[in-house]
Amino acid sequence: MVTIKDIAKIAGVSHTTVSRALNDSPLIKPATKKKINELAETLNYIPNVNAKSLVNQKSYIIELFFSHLSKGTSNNFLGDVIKGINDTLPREYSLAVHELQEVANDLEHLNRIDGAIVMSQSDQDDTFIEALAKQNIPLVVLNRQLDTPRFKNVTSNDAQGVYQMLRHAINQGYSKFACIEGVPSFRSTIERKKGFDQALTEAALTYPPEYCVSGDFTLASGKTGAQQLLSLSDPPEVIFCANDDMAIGAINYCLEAGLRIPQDIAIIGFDDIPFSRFTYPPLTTISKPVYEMSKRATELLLARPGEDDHQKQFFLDTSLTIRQSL
Amino acid sequence: MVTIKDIAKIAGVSHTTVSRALNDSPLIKPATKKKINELAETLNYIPNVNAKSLVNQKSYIIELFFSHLSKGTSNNFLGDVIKGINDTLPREYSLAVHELQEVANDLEHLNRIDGAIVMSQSDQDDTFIEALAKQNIPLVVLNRQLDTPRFKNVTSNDAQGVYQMLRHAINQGYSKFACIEGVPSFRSTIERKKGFDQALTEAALTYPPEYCVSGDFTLASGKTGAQQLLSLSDPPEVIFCANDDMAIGAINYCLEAGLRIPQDIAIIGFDDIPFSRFTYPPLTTISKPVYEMSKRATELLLARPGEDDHQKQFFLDTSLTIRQSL
DNA sequence: GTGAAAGCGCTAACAG
DNA sequence: CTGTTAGCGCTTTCAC
Repeated sequence: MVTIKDIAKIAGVSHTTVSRALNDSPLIKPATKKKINELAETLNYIPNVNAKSLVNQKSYIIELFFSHLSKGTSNNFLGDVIKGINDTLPREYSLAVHELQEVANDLEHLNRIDGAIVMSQSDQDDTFIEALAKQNIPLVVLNRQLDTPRFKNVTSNDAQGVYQMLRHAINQGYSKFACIEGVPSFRSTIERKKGFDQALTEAALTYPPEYCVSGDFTLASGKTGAQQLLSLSDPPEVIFCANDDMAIGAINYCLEAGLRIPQDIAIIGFDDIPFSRFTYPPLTTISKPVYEMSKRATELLLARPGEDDHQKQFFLDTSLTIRQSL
Repeated sequence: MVTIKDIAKIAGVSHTTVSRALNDSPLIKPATKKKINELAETLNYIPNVNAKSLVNQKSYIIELFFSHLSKGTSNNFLGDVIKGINDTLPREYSLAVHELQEVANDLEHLNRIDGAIVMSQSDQDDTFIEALAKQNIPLVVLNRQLDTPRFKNVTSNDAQGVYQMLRHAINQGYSKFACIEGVPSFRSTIERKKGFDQALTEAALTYPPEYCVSGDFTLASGKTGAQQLLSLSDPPEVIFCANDDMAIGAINYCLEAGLRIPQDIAIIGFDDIPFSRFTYPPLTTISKPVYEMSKRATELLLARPGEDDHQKQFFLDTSLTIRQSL
């Protein structure tokens, strides 16, 4: 293992100078800097992160917390999130991962990390987030929109996505829209419904109260919801499901009932989980920019405090993914 | 931040004694040990991993490498793998994650890690694995069976799983079995086919050569494969697909063609990806014990060298997940 | 501009 | 059994 002292000896300078040169300190003459950097290169010097950590009081570890790691189809984005973060993180950093629930009662042992990104699905995670904050760990909350943004927060602009999708559908000539909502207390439920209503209102379209059934973001609830909607005496032409899981449930119901999609009934999802391209027929849905959101979250986490502190909350635009279910 | 020196001062001993006591050294009198441990407890002492790292030349980081992080449905298991590893790792360890491809050309910068688990999908990862080994990083290869086990390796017993599933199907009264194979060069392709053939041979069942078509583990190839098989003048009753992705492709073809599953044609998959319970109809498949495999891999990685070195390769049994496609 | 010396929190000889 | 001392590789005063 080659250390700065080795380099110092060969270069005929002190190890202090080497340290400064490698850290691009303004104190060092460009010439020495150049020489030392080249030397480090040829000697194949790699800084010892452990030593840096000790003296700098930084671990160079940031941690991603994920909720409900092993349930349902909900952690489909884990891969994209990890990629987004790693692509943004400087190379000396490591990205550690933990299931949120796993560490919720054992926060002390997280004292090691420099920062945290919490991929949150529901407001049940708030206790955990508060606890992290109390430990003075810099954090950003990803994926879920915070009502009162006391923490840095990046999510997608859900209302905008649904609005655009509905406009698209209206342009196709559809006019009878129903929806299966998510868990009532969730902010995402509200936002998505907002986009839905706005598009319809703008197009001077209305819908009867029974066209709006409430689900809970699970596949099963999508199935039940579709069944309810489609056994109405005057059924809708389009069902907007507040997430892909429910859309898949709805599709399954239609398949069972022998209904053709989109001829008999069109289905729209939200999220664009990796699987949604493989449903039958492939699901038309609204894509969340998970990768970009993760990048942004990482940038925010790394930003020196004070740099950007005025804005806490960031919304990234969703996009339409038109497949064949509408 | 409370350090061992703080504890030492209060306890009226040297910091060395504290260090030894906390590390449960046999050199320390039980009474002192007890006293110091209690003191540490009340003072809420948390060891500084960075300092330990420096002196012990260990980072207390182990890294999970994942291949093809963002493609297709293939990284469905990421969540379970992470959970399995974290549940096994002692608390002072952090689990870092990287996409394999991302770091393949920049191995130097992972000199930090204490060990690696490589979740490998194909033999294309071998170059990377070799490179890791050359850096003297302890590693275990997860998920893919190594032909020549030079490294620790944990996989599932694929042949056994397929064999059992076929026996099950035969007991149901089925007798005309076809299969869609995976990438020919892959070990898993061979193993799964082996179980298939063995079960049929034992039951004195045969199949014509055209009942065996080759896919490449993608959904598209499953679709094409099913189409081929089902346009035969004498089509099979059951199609075994070498993974769930292809099974889903096959299902999609059947849905398009208006075939009922399993009445007209039964489909069997392999893997039990999270989504397979949500296909229409829900997929009957062979489950890999991903969580247990990950735990075992972690144990293997942590085992002190020499402890268990005779056995390098571990096979964990798969299980049958009977749903409704057969 | 550069170097000498101290120290981050911990472990490990060595001495007693 | 316990304490003294040194040192892991690096950054950072403080001199020069």
